[in-house]
Amino acid sequence: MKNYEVARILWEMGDLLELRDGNRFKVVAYRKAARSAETMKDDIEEVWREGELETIPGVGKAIAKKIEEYLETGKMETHDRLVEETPPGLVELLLISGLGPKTISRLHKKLGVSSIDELERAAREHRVRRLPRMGATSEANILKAIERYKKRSSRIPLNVAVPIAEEVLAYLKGIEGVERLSTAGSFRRGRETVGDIDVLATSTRPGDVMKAFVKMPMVEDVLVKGSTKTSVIVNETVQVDLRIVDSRSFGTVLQYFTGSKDHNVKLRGIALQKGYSLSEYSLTRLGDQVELFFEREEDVYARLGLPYIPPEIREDEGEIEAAMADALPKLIERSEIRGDLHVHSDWSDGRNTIEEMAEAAKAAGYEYIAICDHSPGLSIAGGLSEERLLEKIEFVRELNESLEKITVLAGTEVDIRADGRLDYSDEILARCDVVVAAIHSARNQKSRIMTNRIITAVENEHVDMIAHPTGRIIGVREPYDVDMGAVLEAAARTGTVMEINAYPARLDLNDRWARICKEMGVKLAINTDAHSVQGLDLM
DNA sequence: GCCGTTTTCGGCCCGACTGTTTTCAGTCG
Repeated sequence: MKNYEVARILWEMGDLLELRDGNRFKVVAYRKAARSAETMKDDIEEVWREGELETIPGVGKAIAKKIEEYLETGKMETHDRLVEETPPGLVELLLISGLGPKTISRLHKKLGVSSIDELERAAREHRVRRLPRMGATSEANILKAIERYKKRSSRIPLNVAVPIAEEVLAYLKGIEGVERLSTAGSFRRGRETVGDIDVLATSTRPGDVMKAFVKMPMVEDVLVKGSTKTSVIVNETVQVDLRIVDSRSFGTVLQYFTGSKDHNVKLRGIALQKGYSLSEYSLTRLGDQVELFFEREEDVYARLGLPYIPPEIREDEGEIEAAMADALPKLIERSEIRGDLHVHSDWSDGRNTIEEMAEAAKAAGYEYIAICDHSPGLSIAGGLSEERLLEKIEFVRELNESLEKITVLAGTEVDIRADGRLDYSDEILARCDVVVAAIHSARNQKSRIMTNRIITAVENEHVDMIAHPTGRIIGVREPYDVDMGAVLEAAARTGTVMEINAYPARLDLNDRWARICKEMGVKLAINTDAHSVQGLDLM
C-alpha cells in the first residue's frame, strides 16, 4: 500500500507551504489530508482507481489531483518544485521550539540563515538581535532551544512517562492549596508515546502553587512561568506543563486539554450547530452570550447531547459519530481480562517457575494462563527441544492436578522460520494446548515473501495465534514489510487469533489494526509476553 | 485547500504567554 508514501509527501507539502508564508489554512488542509491518508484502512491506490479519492476526508479537487499525479507518475510536481526552492535545513528549523514560519522566514531573508548550525552561529554573533522584535533574550532563548533540540529524545513511551507523572502528581498533592488534580493530553488518552506530560489543577492560590511547582526537586529548567500556565523540563528532556484553572471550569478545561486536537475541533463544530461556542472556560450560548460552566467533563458532553466519550478514543476516528448514534464501543477494562495466553517461564528465558507464574495469575484474578516458552530456533532464549517441550507438557498436566482456581495451559511460542515452516513438527504442536507463532529472525524480507511466510503460519491447523504480528518496536524498529490486510484475511478465514502484545515497546497490534481486526471478524487476544511475575502487571 | 441540516463564498478554535513593544505579532497547545 502506498498510503504512507502519499501521507508523507502531503505532510511535507504542509511543512513546505508553511515556510513559504502562504495561506495557513492551506497548510492545515494538507496536514488534514495527510492524516487521512495515514489512518485510512483502504488501499489509497484502489480508492483512486475507483475514482473515489474525494471521498477521503480533507481531500478535495486539488489534493485529489496531486495524489493521482503521484500514484500515476511517482512524482508530485508542486512538491518537487517546493523542495527544490527550499533550502533543506529550513524545514528542520520548524522543530526548534519558539520558532515558527514567520521568524524562520525573516531569519532566512535578512540573515541568510538556512540551517540550525547557521542559526546557532547568528545567535552567538549577536546578529539575531538586529531584527525587529528580537533582542538579547530572544537570542538566548534560541540558543537554549537549539541545545534542547540537539539532546531531545523522541516522544517518550507511555511506560516511561507513567512514573514521572506519578512523581509529579504526588508532589503536587503535597502542596498546600492544590484542590483537584488530573493529567491531560496524550498521556491521559493513553497514547503509546507522549510528547510531554500535561497536568491540570485547581487552586485558590495559583501563585503559590506555581512557585512550589518550579521548586520541585526534579525540575531542571523552567520554560515559561505564568499564573495559569507553567512549563518545566525534568529528566533532561521531558516537558511537564502545569495549568491552574478555576474549579468552576474544570470540566471544560479537562476536556479541552485532553484533546485530541481533532476531536476538539469536531466537538466545537457540534457545539456551534447547537448554538454554543465551546472554549476551555465555558460553553457560551451564542444568542445571549450567557456562559455555562462545568466542573465535570461528563456534563460538557451531556450538554452537547453526547454520552461520555472515554479519553482513550478521542482521536476523531469516528468516536464522535458513534457517540451521536449512541453506538460507542465499550472499552475493555482490566477487570474483564480472564487470562494471559502468552507468558514465559524459567523453562526457557523467563525468570520465574511455572508454579510462580500460575500463582501470580491467580492473584491477578485470572482463570487461566498459557506458558509459551520459546522453540529451539531461539537458542539464545533457551528454546526448548521437542523432548523438553514434551516434558514440560507432562509437567503442566500434573501441576494442574494440584492447582485450584487456575488452569495452566501448556503452550509454546514457536518460531516461524524464514521459509514459513515452524520450528516444531505438527505432531508436537498437536499436543500443545496453545500454539503461539511468531517471527524472530529474517525480519527484512520483501513484502511478498514476508506476507506468504506469515500466512503459511496462519494456515497451519495447529497454530492458534500470531504473536506481535507486525514486529514493530516503538522508536526502534519499523514493522515488517508485510501486507497485514492479506494476513488478516487469512486469519479471518482460519479463525487464527491476532495478539495485542501489551509489552510497552511493542503494543502490537496497535489500536488501528485492532479495530480493523474487529471489523473483519478476526479474534484478538491481549497478552503480556511476561518473562517474570512482575511482567504480568503490564496487562 | 476544504467544506456545507440556513452557505458554492467565506469561513476555517481560541486564549495564554513572551519579548518587545507602548499596542502587538508570533508561537504554542
